[in-house]
Formats: sequence, structure tokens, C-alpha cells
Amino acid sequence: MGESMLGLKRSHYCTQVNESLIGQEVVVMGWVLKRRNLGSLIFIDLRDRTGILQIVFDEKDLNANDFSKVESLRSEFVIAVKGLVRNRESINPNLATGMIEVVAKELRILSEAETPPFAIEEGSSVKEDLRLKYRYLDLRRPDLQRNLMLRHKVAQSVRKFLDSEGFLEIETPMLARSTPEGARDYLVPSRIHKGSFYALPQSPQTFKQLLMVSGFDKYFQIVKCFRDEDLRADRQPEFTQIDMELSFVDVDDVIDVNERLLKTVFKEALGIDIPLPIPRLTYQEAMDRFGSDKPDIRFGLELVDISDVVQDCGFKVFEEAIANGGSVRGINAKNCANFSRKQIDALVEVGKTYGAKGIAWLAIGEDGTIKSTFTKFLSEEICQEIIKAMDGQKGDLLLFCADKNSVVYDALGNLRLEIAKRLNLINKNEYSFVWVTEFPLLEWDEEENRYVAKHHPFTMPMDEDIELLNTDPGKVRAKAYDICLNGVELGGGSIRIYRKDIQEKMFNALGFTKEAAYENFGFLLNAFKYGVPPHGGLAYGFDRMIMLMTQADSIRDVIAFPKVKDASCPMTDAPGKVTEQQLDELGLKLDENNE
RNA sequence: GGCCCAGUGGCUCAGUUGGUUAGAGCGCCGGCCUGUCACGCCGGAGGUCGAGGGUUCAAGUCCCUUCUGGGUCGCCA
Repeated sequence: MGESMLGLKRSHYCTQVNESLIGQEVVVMGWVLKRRNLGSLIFIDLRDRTGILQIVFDEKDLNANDFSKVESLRSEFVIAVKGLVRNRESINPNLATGMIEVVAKELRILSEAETPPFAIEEGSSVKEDLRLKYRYLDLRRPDLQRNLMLRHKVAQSVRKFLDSEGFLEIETPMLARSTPEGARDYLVPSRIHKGSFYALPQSPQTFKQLLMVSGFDKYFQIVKCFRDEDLRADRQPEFTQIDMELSFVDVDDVIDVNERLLKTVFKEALGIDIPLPIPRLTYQEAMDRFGSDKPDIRFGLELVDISDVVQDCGFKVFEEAIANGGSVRGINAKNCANFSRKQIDALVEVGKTYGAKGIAWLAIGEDGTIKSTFTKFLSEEICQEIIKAMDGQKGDLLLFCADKNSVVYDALGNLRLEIAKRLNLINKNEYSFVWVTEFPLLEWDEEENRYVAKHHPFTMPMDEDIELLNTDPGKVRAKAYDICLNGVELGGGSIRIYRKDIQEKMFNALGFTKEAAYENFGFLLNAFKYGVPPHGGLAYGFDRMIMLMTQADSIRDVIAFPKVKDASCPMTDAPGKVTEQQLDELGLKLDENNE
């Protein structure tokens, strides 16, 4: 920005103006946040990305022409001010620059502004669609500016740490190949190869493995990924991963470098000290205790398996669930026996949302009397055994789910979160990390009637489970791990298969023929013929990480230009129609319904 | 695709069992004001109550349809 164009050159950001500059001349530039017009004395709060600075315009210091320019100032005008820094007559303790002000000698209106459609101030509750339509204004809000500045800081911290550990940042293609398994791909039609499509990557997974084959040894990338699935508060169709891969490593090596990465980044960006080592739970432990593979361990309310106690209790719902291979588990909502019937029904509804046919409950009154939906089917003795197993005390509310295990975990795991929310058991300022390890390698897909990879088809089974691939694939545990923070899956990864014989067993278990495997992953399988190091890696959801660090309610608050729920952009109106000519060039035709 | 919630001046909201001319705060416009910082004081403009249909003597309010946004389940290896 040359002096010739503006006539002035900025000397300081707003909050760089401080008491050490008193008596000196400064030039500041920014947006008019507020004006307070006292007649022949006008105050302006000037805003830039660093904060707010008060400017004073005194009629007696300026000529009439200049002062009428000051009177014309409105919110969001962009101005340049040259003036002297001085102490304020009355200080404002709520402002970082509240001790001083700039008394203006010269004003340039660089740009006028219409009245914005909503007030640009922190914490104002403006509706989401309006904010996103005028995202460039929304982004002027100090909270969003802070979020994006923290995002920058974290990205730099990650780069610095990984560089110091010998990682190389290498870019991988955005125009890639569609692969089966996993999320729906965003497709990009090829003009040259009519009828063929690129896919935007769901992750750089195969490319980073190929980089290991090439010998790059330690790779990372902060990279956009794309998944054409429905959106959520914490899910966008395009999002950013911190992606990494290392050669000559096993599970503990990947965990070690990532624990140090997290510790460094949280220290540098937030000043928070993460104690190492981060606790670990196996997948099975996480499910049994918390009903979730991304457990929030900031509070108790753990699940208790009472299947042994109730397997012959006489209550059909419980007995049948166990007989069908499921279980009966419960959680003890401490001191919630006084919940109203309506409150309890609401909890039951939560369970039903997650597939439970019902939630049985038992309330132990302060006087020891028991209110329950199901004890009438039980003997007094079994009833007492259940209470004992649940550590039920006077005032407690016990909630039970009986079903196949996946439903029991899901229903109680989410009920646990709901109860914690209602009882305010969660300390918002606590950052509780946990590794979840030993994930199942495969899970049964009811629709496709076959096993599918829980992580991806290149995930290494645990050494002691490899033989099970042939005999009992569902029992095979993988060298796969997730890092969870406060009940959110922050990242995940695995050690990859680098041995041909194991990869063949894996494809076999997945029901892939050799031909199908080569059809989809031939380039990777071919590469593995030429000397592949043992390798593994991990990828973080970068947006989610920033969301947790900023305690934002939505992932949209940490992304500059996010999409709304239907994956469109209210500001640019993307996605949009294209011309006939564009379609012709691509060899595409829309059907009548979509023209 | 299912379910839940919300749409009332520019913004955020109130609006009773359906009942005169639909209100408030902020913002905006004009005037006054030399120490404000949520400046103050005076005056003013601004609404087909998301849209369409229905019930009714009468609809912001009740019913149906639809649109928009948010949340969630399915989905997301």
C-alpha cells in the first residue's frame, strides 16, 4: 500500500497504540465501529483485526470542511486517521487501549458503507442464514476473527512441530480417483475423457501410503477433504485434515509423536498443559464403560453390565435380549430419583432415538421406596441384587437398556451424555484426551450382507489376531486408534498392511475378488510389489480441533466460508446451474427433472 | 428420506382463550449537545406477521400445503 494512493501510510494496528507512544504521531486505519457525537466533539471507536482504539475529533482542531466529514462518518466506514496519542481524560477499564486515545489531526474516508444488515458485534445472536449470506461482515465480528486467528496459530504450530520432527509437507492431488467403500464422493466430470469422472479426495490415504513407498518416510499435510454426505453442526462437506504418515513404525511410535504434537500445540495456542501420557482405552473397554468409541471421560455415569444378574429374572424383555446374544446394562443417574415422570419420559425418548425399544427405569426414593417400570416382574431378591450391582443408593435413578449390544451401547452411551448435560456434570474448561485402541478390523454390514472395513481396507490386524482373519473375521482387532477429546473424535489412524499375504486375507474377508481389488486399488497394490516399508499414520479433523479449542458451538464458526445444512453457500449461491455449452463440452445431459 | 424447533419493521424478540389502529429494545433518519465509551435529550420513518390455501362474522394466533434456516436419526470406511 503506497503512500501515493492513500496519502497516508499506516503506522500501527489499533491495539499497538499504547502509552509508550504518548505524544507521538500515529496513522491508524480501520472500520468505524461506533461514533459518539457530542456536537463539537466526536468520538469514534476504530476497529481493526487487533481490536478497538478510540479516536477523538475536536472541532477546534479541525477546519470546518474536515469536521463536516467527521460528522458524516457512519458505522463500517473505512477511514485513515493521523493524530497524536495522548492520555484519556477518563479511562475505560473495559478496553485494552482504554488508557489512551488518538486525537485526530487528519481524516481520510477511504470508503463509505451502507448500514450493515446486522450489528457487527461479539455474541449477537443473528440468524445463521443471514450471517452466512453476508459472511464477509460476519467475519468482522471479534469472536470469529479470534477463531480464525487461533486456527492460523494452530496450523503454524503444527507445521513448526512436525518440521522439527523431520516431517515433510507434500501436496497430493485434489483430482483423484473414485473409490468404493466409505463416504459418497464428490465427482468432477472430465472434458477430455467424456463419461469419466475424477473424485475429490475423501482423504489423501492412498497417496500418503505411496509416499511411504517412495521413501519420504515422514509426511504431513494440512489438506482439504471432501465427503458428499449430509451436514451436521460438526460436519461440513469440505473440511480440513492434519494428515500424517510415518514409515518403520508401530502403534506406540505414532501415538508417541502425536502426544507430543498435541502437547506442544495446546501449549503454544492455548497455554494449556496436557499431561502425558494420554490415557488409553481399548475399544472394548470404551464401549463397556462409556457406551461409545469416543468417550467423554470428564464425568462418570459409567455403564454397568447386569446380564448375569437378570438372565433368569423372569422379566421377558431382559431374558430375551440376553438369550439373543445381547445384554442388559444400566447407568446410575445419581440423585435423580426426584425427576418428574415427564423428565424420565424425555430420557426414555433419548434412548429410543438411538434404537432402544424402551428404557426400563427404577427410582429409589429418599425414603427407600422403589418406583419402577419393571420390578413388578421380578422377585424382591433379584431386585435388590440389581440395585446392589448398580450401587444404587437412596435418591438414585437407575436406567436400563436390554437389546443387542450395539443398541445397548448406543442408547446408554447417549443417555449418559444427556444426563450429564442436564445435571451439569461437564466442566467446559477441561480438556480430557483419551486414546481408543484395538478397534475391530471389520464390521458386519446388514445391507450388503458382508464384512466391511471399519477403518479402511489397508488397516493392519493385530499380530495375535491375524490367523482369525480366516476363521472368525468379526473378532479380529486392528492396529487402529482414535484420539478423542471431550467426547469428540479428534483424529484417527492405523498401522497399514504392508505384507501381500495379509492384504490378500483382508480382501478375502471383505469379499473382494483379486480382480475387484486390482480394479480399485491396483496402483497401490502394484506399488507394494516394489519394496514397501512398514508404515502407519493418523489424521486429525482440523476444524473440529479448532472448534474444541475455541469452544465454538458449530464447526461453521471456525471455517471462513462454510456451507449451510443443504451443502449450499448462501453468499455465492453455490452450487449453481451451468450453461448448455458447458454440459456439451463435458458430454453430459441432464434429465428432464433436473433442468 | 424420517423426526423436532424456529420464521412478526434493518437486527433481536413480545404478542393472552381467535376480537379495535400489531408493540418493545437496538439500529436507521433529522435536530441539540466538549469528555463520551451501551453517551444523553427531542422528533421521525420503517410491517402485505416467510408464502399459498382453508375454517370463521373476525386469523400473527386454529387447520392443511409449501419455502427458508437450525438441530438430530439414517448416513458419514
